Amino acid sequence: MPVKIYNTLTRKKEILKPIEPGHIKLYVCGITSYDYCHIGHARSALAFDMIVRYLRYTGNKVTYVRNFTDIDDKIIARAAEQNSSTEELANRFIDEFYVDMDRLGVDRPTMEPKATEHIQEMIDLIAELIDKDMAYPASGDVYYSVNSFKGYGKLSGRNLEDMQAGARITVNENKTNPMDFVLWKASKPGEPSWESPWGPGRPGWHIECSAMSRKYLGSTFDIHGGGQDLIFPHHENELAQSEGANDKPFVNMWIHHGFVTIRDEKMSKSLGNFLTIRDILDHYHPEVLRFFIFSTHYRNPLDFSEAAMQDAMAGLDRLYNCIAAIDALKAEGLDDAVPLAGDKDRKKIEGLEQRFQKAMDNDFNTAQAQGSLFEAVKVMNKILRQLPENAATADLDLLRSGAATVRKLAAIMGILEEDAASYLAGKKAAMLAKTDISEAEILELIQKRNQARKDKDWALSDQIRDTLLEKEIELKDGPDGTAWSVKRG
RNA sequence: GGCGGCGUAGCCAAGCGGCUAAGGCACUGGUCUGCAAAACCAUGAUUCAGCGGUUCAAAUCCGCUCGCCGCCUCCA
Repeated sequence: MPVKIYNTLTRKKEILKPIEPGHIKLYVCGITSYDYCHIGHARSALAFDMIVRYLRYTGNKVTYVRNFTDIDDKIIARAAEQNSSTEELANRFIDEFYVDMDRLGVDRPTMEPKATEHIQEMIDLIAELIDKDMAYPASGDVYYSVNSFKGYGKLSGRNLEDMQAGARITVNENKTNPMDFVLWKASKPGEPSWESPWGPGRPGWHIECSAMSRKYLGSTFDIHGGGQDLIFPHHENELAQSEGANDKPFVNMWIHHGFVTIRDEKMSKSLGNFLTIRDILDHYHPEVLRFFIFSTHYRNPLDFSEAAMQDAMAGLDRLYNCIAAIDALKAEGLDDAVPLAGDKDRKKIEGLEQRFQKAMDNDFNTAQAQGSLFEAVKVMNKILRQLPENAATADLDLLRSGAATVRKLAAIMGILEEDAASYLAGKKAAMLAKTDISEAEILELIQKRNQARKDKDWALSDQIRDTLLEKEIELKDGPDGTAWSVKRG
């Protein structure tokens, strides 16, 4: 089945047809490394991680390039503040980025070029644009002439007149047209700089991606991705540079994901309402964050809140509980027993993969795909609940293959990747650590209470239970004794 | 001001012209229990911001109104 993707350029969902059949080339704008990453960066990394995993799952080879912007104004400013070199600062936050990505279980892209290692490619590209009269040097800077590119504005759906009308652009006398943007920036004294035909300086932000994508993926490639805030000016300018220089379509499809918001406002450094990835990971299992992020379609805004994370945690637990129960099933079944699962149940479980694919093929609809997982889990839970001591082999097989499929598909979103029993145990231990009672004390009180229950001393029994409850410990009396858990929330 | 998006049950969230409008969380009822809790099961929108229109048929297409958000400056 074909994968359909919403293409920002055409504003339509289109069937993905790789230029080279079976091999998809993807470029994503990575971070500017001058600070810790926030949840918005996590959403970006996770969205494309999921997209790449799904495209590979459908049998494609994917070459995934994600760059690092390791030289720009912010890095220079921050390095100056911290009395460090730009290189030191950028590399430090690249390392911190990897710490976060590893904790989130994000797969590494095929290639991760750094801007500072591709200055020559950028200079070459700028020279080509100057040769074609699409760019001009001025006082050590080089500018791209937007009037020289007919398609300028086609990605963001704007035209030059409108943009100039609502202009909030600082006046720059070097520019011929106020909308022209910088390709090469002359360096001020003390700033890091590279030699160029136009004097010492550094590249503009947009040219980096044009140069690096061309080097690793060619003049035309399949998909270019990033956050919605990059559509203009960054991607618009990249497109103008690349198509201007190469005279070929730059990319076939543009994928842009939505923002993470807090109280419905965009999370951003300037608003100061951001939470770093490690803030979140200190309080939540990485899979909870993944589950939360994939509970909304990637193009829609995603509002972060504690309540939403609690919901996500509860949902993830539900999936893990089902898997754990199936893992714990006794090995042997009765071959001649009548199976509990009816045709409808069987179809629901066996049709899971198809429904999941249908959701994902439709512009990576992870929210719907999660729904298909829950539908299968619901049926499996129903069977599990009714399962007799000596279950039919057919039922056991159905449950086990169902659980295996759930895990396989969930892995595309990077969830249910832990052993279910250890996830649940780990979670319990983590929660216990936050209470002021030890497991030994709990077990002792449980023993006391069970003696009281044996004596039918319900008052004492209830009192012990209430005492534990005050310490956030809940009890569960079952046929095999009394189990305990830490209260949620 | 220009461009774009969103508004679906208490909350979150799918649905993109036609089966009973997915799913999760919460609530309520049930199974279980000495009573509970947990877990599991069941239940909820005659209706998709409002008003018009197109169509045999609309949450889905078109127009208008109201509300919210984003981009137009570095930004995932």
